[in-house]
Formats: sequence, C-alpha cells, structure tokens
Amino acid sequence: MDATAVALPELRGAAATKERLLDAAEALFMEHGFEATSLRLITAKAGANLAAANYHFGSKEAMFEAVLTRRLDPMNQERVELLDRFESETAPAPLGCDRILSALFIPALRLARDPAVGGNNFLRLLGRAYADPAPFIRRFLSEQYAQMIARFKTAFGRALPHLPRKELSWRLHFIMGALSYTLAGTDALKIISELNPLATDNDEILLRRLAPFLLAGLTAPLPDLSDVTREFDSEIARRR
Amino acid sequence: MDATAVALPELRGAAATKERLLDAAEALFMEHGFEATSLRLITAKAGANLAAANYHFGSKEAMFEAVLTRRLDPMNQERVELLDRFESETAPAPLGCDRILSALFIPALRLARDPAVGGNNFLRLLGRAYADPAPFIRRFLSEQYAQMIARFKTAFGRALPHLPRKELSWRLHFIMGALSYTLAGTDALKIISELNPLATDNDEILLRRLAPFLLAGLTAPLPDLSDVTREFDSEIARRR
DNA sequence: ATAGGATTAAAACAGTTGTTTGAATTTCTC
DNA sequence: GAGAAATTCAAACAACTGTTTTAATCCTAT
Repeated sequence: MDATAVALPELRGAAATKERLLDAAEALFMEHGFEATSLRLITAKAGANLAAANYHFGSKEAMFEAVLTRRLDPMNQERVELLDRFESETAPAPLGCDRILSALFIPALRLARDPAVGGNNFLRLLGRAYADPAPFIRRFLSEQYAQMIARFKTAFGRALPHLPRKELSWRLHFIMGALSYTLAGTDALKIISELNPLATDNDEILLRRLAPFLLAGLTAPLPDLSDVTREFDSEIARRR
Repeated sequence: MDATAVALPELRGAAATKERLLDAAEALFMEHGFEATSLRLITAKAGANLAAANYHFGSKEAMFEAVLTRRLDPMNQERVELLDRFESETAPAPLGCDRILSALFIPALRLARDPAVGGNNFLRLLGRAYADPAPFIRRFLSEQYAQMIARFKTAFGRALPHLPRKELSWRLHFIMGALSYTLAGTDALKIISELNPLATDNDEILLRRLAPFLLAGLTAPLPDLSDVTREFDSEIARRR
C-alpha cells in the first residue's frame, strides 16, 4: 500500500513468507524431527504454497540448515565476542574457568529467555540436531561449531595449564554434551521429573544449575585412573 | 536335521530370522535413525522377506522397541542388581557416590566391551533414541528407565544427605544427559576430535574419563546461586 | 501505464513408505 | 508319513514423500 515503507516489519513484506516458513519449520522440526516433518506440513502451517519451500531454499536440507543458521550463527559469534571482552577486561591475567563457562552459557541463556527470537524451541531443536544421524546435519554442525570450540579450548587451556590437553578435550566434550542434552531437554528430564517434578522450571534455571555442576567437573584434579580402572576391571571380570 | 537338538544356537532355528531382523535393524537404526530407516532396507540386510518384519513384530515401531528392549532390559536390571550387591557389601554404612556411579556405568561398559552382544553400536543407538522426538520412543524409554532411576536416586540421596532433593534431581539429570550423549558419541565428539584427535579411543576409555568428571560435579558443594545469578543477569541485561 | 522480474499457485512427477493379503512352503507334532 | 501350525513369499494396497513444471499473479522501477 504505502510505497514509501521499504519493508513492513512483520506482515507481508517481500521476504515475509520466507520468514514465516522458517518459523513454521523451526517449530515443526523441533516437534517431529527432520525426517518425520514433511514440506507439506511446514508450508501449510506457514500459510504458503508447497512450491514456496523449494523456491526459497532449494531443498528441504537447505531449509533445515537455514533454520539452524538463523539463530546459531549469531549465538556462536556472540559467544566468541563475549569471551574476547572478558579476556581483555582481565588481561594480562588469564581468565578463570567460571568466566569462560559464562561466555559459553550466557548467549544460550539469552536465546532461551527471549521468546520473540525463538526461545526454548530453537534450543531444543538444536539439542536434537546434535544427536541426529543424518550426515548433512553432522557436517553442517561441525562447520558451524569448529571455530567457536577451538577458541574456547585455547581459553580453557590457559586457565588450566596443568591439565593435559587430551584430558581437556575430554572434559570439553563432556561439557558440550551435557549442555546440548540439557537444552534438548524433554526426554530424560521427564523421566526424572515424574518422581520429583521440576517441570515448572524453565531452561534458564536449568542452565544456572548446570554451570556449577560442570565447573566442578572441569576443575577437578586429575583423577588417579589406575584406581578407577581397577574397580571397573574387577567388576567386569566378575561376570565373565 | 537332528531332531534331538531343541534349538540350534545361531543358524536357522525357529526364531532365527527374528534375531537376524533385530541385528540388521539395530545396525541400520543406529546408522540412519528411526524415520530414515525403511523396513525394506532392514529385511534386505537380514536376508528376509519384507512381510517378515510385520509378521514377527507387528509394526515398525514395535520392532524398534524390540531392538531396544533386547539389550536395555538386561542392562538396567544388571545396574540395579549391582547396586544392591554393593550396598549389601558395605552395609550398614551408606554407599559412596563413586561406587553408586560405578553401578551405573559398569553394565554400560560391559555392553560396550562385548561386540558379540551389540557392542558400541547399540549404545550409540540408545543415545540417539534419547534425543528422538517421536512420542512413542519417549514413552517407551520413560517406562524402561523409571524404576532404575528411582532406585539410584534414593541411593544417591543416602550418600549425599546434605544435598537438597531438588538439587540432586538436577545433578542426576545432568549425569544421565552426559552419559547418554557420550554414548551416542559420533557428533560433537568429531567436532573436537578434529582438533585433537581422540577418535582412536573407544567408548570404554571414554566412560573411564567421564566417571571422575561427573563424580566431581555430583559431589560439589552447593553453589551460591546468588553469585551465578548476579553474573548472568548483569551480562544478559547488558545487551538488552 | 507498462515492461520485467520476483513471487505464488495448481498440478503432476517418479519414488518410496508401512502394511495387508492369500497362496505356497516349511517345520513340527502326533 | 499325515495333519496342523508356523513361517515365508510375491504382489498389490493406498498414502505420502521431495521436487519440478507451467501458468498465473504480484510488485516495482521505468
């Protein structure tokens, strides 16, 4: 209508249906997973024609990647920026593990907090994408995370100079695992919450609890592996 | 041939194709996920007719549940038995957290170690099932795990009497999350391992490293949440 | 107003999906 | 060895999949 308005913010601007498709896809991929979500379902929910999906994105896989990129890209970029700022604030002293972990968590927390930008839905979708067997998803996530992970790994390495690099790799892996699993959230959470309901708590509180838990594991002294090994071995051999 | 042999152990006994179907399904579900794995693929790999799948299991979903039950049921049962024995050995003193964690990990470790019984394949499939959005999978896993989780929760509660029950629920949730994510294994692991390769290490070594990490988080002193909250809030408000 | 590019629409494409059917076959029991 | 039950087989079922095509429509800059 109004020719001077270059782009209406929400309604039917030029690339409005593309955005509506992303929103619908985000919700449905989260709910049913990638394979089980059909393009017809997505386009119907978005109020768009079926062909619009392939017109705007080229393929279903590319559409899925676009859904992830839209929020994942800014979040990981923010993580690195936050880490940079924390380091410059405390320079030349090395940054503590708790602050590094904060730089990793806070952008995710901000995403979880803001429902206008996808809210918890996207984080659940992300957690599920982490465990999806589809090769194109694995490849995509690897590329998306590689730089950010490397950046944080060197930061942790400075904070924990006595920890062997291999042990650090492991602990970082465990952290990313617990984080993504916690964000995915619906499954094992429900298993436990049926006994002691914490369903009313949202992802934000969950992250605030997860951080101290992981911090303890990250900064734990190097375990005497021979002890652990001995216990495991003797018990495993018992039933053989 | 031999009428006295009630059931040949491996080859073409009465329920041999059923077992072959389970083996093929286990491998393919692990590789491609539930939705992306077709019954035609499974039956072809098992050298069976397509209709055999529905004949023996009734439906694809029931077949998937059978794949999981075959190994998950004994593993969880073994976990509880192991915990019982540990407790009776140290009675009346309460069991330490490290021993309780061992009872949780050792059966999984034994499964990972024995390739004849599925090996690492099944544990990866299990980790993926944990994150699968399909409602029937979530319901199934909840039922399978409910008793075992409850049993371990009371054990941990005895070992950590000062820890509020709600905090314990959280930490137990984190443990199950890190465990299942670690067992699923292929994705984020590869992200990090490309920087510092630990691809040569198998699930067994991974579990031996995970246990001390989680033990530290589990036995950590109750964090001063106001501290964590303050840091998070100030940083989140910064960009608003 | 109008040409021209961007977007939408309806329809059909070629495959694949899980499931069912009814007859052929094997396997086991008496 | 005959009869009955369990299992295998090939074929077809209807429904759904992602993608492509062709024509109609919208929007915008000339």
